[in-house]
Order: sequence, then structure tokens, then C-alpha cells
Amino acid sequence: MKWDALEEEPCSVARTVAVIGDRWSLLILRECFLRIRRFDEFQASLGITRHLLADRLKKLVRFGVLRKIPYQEAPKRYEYILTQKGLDLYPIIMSIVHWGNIHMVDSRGRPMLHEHKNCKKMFDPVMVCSECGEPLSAKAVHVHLGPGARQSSPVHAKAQARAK
Amino acid sequence: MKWDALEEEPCSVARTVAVIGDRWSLLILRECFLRIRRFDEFQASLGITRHLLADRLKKLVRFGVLRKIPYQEAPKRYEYILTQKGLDLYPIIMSIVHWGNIHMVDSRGRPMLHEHKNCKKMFDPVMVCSECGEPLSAKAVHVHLGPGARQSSPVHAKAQARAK
DNA sequence: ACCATAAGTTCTATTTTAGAACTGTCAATA
DNA sequence: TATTGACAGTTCTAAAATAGAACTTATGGT
Repeated sequence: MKWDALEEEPCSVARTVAVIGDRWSLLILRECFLRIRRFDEFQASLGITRHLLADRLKKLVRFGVLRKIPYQEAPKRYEYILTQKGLDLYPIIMSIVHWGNIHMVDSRGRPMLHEHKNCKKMFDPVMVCSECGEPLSAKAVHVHLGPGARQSSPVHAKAQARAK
Repeated sequence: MKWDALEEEPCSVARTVAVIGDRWSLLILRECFLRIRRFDEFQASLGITRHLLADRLKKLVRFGVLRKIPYQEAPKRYEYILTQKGLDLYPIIMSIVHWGNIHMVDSRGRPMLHEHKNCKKMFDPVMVCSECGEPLSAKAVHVHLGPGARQSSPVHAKAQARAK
């Protein structure tokens, strides 16, 4: 499957994966949320090759996740900053961080801690239901085809039947 | 940078990306949450090459995200099911789905809808603070070095200073 | 004996990535 | 004036990963 085909899939996971579903894009976005903005800063902090960095930044700009803002003329240079679409990726990054904190730490503990400015406490992110506010688990969720679905595939129908 | 090096990084994003940070792993996990369990089911629903599927399943088992459960003897065959560690990836998948729902849908609308069995309503996932329950935004969070950190890099220190 | 099912493995061709060197523009310095 | 350094890329070759198809192995059914 080509990357372009992913964007066209009738699935929000596939379409999002088309944007952020490679090793470097996620790490670049991590740096964005840590206030990194310039080409050489990304390169220094990530150890990514300059070639790939240029490519990925271009991709993220194309998808509207980052925006190039000029910060000096002559020679014209740009900073890469998150758009609203990019800022909206925060829950993805935070849930990734949290899973790593729970399942991938060594004996020394977490590499980073997060303080909520509202309540001044160190916190973990929790995913809840927008309607009732209860924490979500996979087992408490039922999936329905939406208006943008293609149709239920036989293999999924079989799997759904098995789940009942 | 090699994939092995990612696992060793003092960063929960990098370590998680080492597990799920490629196109196919995330799509395989999507299928797992849709109750897909067998090799040929994965292959049929994803269109992944058999070679890569075998490789990725092996990787996910190695990381403890999936477990092989025998479902018949002679010839011995296995189903791949999510461990608790794998089930804990649900917030990541859901936040990816949600971002796609908001930013990557076409005019036909969402491919899938999610119903919360607790409250019987269609919902969106919301990420909140574990301490005060308020929804989280990147700007309301302050990052601190934790016990497992290496040390603040000069480039990050500069970026942090700029943010103040 | 022949076909089908399931879960892989093997093969070659293509694409992607790594790693290093190179380019162009300008400012500051010797 | 010539040199150096900062910055943001681009270009090059070699290595690694992926795509796509065919093949293998074990078994059960007709």
C-alpha cells in the first residue's frame, strides 16, 4: 500500500496515520510541543538526517499541521510552528507519553513529569467520555458504521459476530 | 538512527514510537480493537503483505502488546490477542481516531461512530487532567525533568527560555 | 488423488532511509 | 579583502525496509 492510498481510506486511523504514522513525524511533533521551531534545532535535538528532516517538515506543512513563519529577511528564514490542527495533536502525543510512562520506563523512573498550570499538580492524562465523563475502556465502547463508511467488510462482520 | 536506539532514548515518546511508530503497527492495532485476531484476517482487511504482517506481529508479541493463543492443534495455529499492555493503547488509538474525525473527514462525514455502553450515547474522547478533571491543552501544561531524564539539552533550554 | 484452508517463508524489484558532503546567503571578524 | 561561522537546505551513494508475487507445510474434506 502506498502512502497516498492511506489518505483515501475510509478510516480516521488510516488518514491520521498518513500524516503522523512514521517514526520521525511523531518525534518532530514532540519537539514542536517542547518549543523547538528551527531547522537546525530539530536536527540537533533529534539526530535526524537533514534530508529526512526537510522532507518531513514539508509534509507536515502540506498537511496543515505546521506553518512556516518568517523570522528574518535576507536571507529569508522560517520557523516551523504548530497550527491549531497541529495543537490538536496534543492528546495523541500525551497518550503516547503516558503509555510509555506506564509500560516502557526503566528503574530510574519517568524521563519527564507534567504539571497542570490550572491545578498546580503533577498529573497523568485520562481519556473520558465527552457525554458522561467516565474514563473510557475499549470494552465499554461499541463501534457503528458512520455516514462516511464504505461498508462493513465480511472479515469485520465475522469478527463483530464473534465478539457478541 | 536505528530502531533499537529509539528504545533506549530517555523519552517516553521515543520508546512508545519504537513499538507503534510505523504505519502498519498502528493499523494492525486498529484491527485488534475491531476484534480481528487471525493472520489471514489481518492480511485480508489490511492489504499488508504477508511478509510484513508476520514481521509486525512478531514485533508486537515481542513487546508484549499481543499474545499468541492456540486455537487449534494439528496443525498448531494461533490467534493474536491484545494483552493488558496492548489494551492500554486504547487511548492512543482513540485520540488518533478523534483527530482524524475532526481534521481528515470528507463531506460524507465520519467513517465510524462510537457508542459508550455506560451512557448509551455517541461520544468523542476527551483528555482530562487526572488531578482536577479539567480538559487538557498544551499551553496549560508545564514540563519538568523527571528522575529518568538524562539532562536538559542546550537546545531545549534555549527553547524553554524562549517560551517564558 | 485432488482441492481448500491457514499460517507462514522466500524471492526479486522498488522505495525509503542513513550518513556524509556540498551549496548559497548573509553577518561578523581578522 | 579574505575568512569564518550560522542557518537552511540539497545532493550523493550505500544500506535497509517494503511491495508483490510465488512457494511451503500441515491437515481435512470430496
